[in-house]
Amino acid sequence: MHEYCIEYRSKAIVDLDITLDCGQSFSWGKTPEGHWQGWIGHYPAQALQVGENRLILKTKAPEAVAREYFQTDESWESMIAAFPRKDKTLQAAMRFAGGMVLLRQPIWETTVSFILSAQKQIPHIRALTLRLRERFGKRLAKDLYTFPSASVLAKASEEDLRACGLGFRAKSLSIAARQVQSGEVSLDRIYAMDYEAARAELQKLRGVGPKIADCICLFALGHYQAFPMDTWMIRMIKEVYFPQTQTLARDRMEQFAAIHFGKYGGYAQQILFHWMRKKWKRPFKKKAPVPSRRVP
DNA sequence: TGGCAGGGGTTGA
DNA sequence: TCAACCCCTGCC
Repeated sequence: MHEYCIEYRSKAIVDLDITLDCGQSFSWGKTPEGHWQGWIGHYPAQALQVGENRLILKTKAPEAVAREYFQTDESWESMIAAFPRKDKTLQAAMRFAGGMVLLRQPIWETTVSFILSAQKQIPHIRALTLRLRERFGKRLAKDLYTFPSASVLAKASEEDLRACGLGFRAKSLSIAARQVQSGEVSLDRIYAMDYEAARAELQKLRGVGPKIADCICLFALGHYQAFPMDTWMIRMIKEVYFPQTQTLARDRMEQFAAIHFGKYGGYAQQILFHWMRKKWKRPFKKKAPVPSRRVP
């Protein structure tokens, strides 16, 4: 296990807590001692922030791998400079979560995690990925299991996956794993694609629609223009940017986000998302009660 | 304490 | 466009 320090080149103030807790990754948790424990690819790691923009890592991951994962050489300041200047909502979010950076995570782990994220909250997604590791990963040490590969998950039965508490997501994950394992969808090839092509290719996977494809583009491939249009963003765009508009089509919102937030819109999206989750606990008008869909 | 609503979405009709 | 999918959490 090595211990070394890495420093962000183009960001004066980084916030590791926000970076690892904002919902882009589900493989990190904070220990009672206050350091982060998680994974840099298939290397277990501990991370602790020191000063304003340095991290101390304890891990077997080579330094170059860790720098790539934490994106220490990315031009964060110039991305922020390209954000819309007059957007007061984004400015408020920046004051709260501007220390966030985006990680560059392994594509398969990211794909699986976000297939599991449908209709789930962050702590629950964490619990599900942990169960997948424990059930299908390789045991490195006590309580340390690698993330299971596509070929391992492709061999698992849907029932086995369901037993991990995946619910209806088990079928999606089972099919998606087989699509990757068989080469029907090649994740390696997606690395070489531009944003539009990668987004389209990812949506060939079962359980991956436009939102999850954008998450994978943003958190695994570094396509910063990918703007995951989740329910929080839909509500925010309607309330903040189109308060007078009664009905707003999804296409129109995507168009607006692409133009307004620009080529680093995905970075802005994640900052807005985290700010909304933490600060706008009940920000929206309560929906009118709807009759339960459950059959008695 | 128990019941119910709702959750970072996708699919298929 | 909308119901269905599974299960957990938070609220009343």
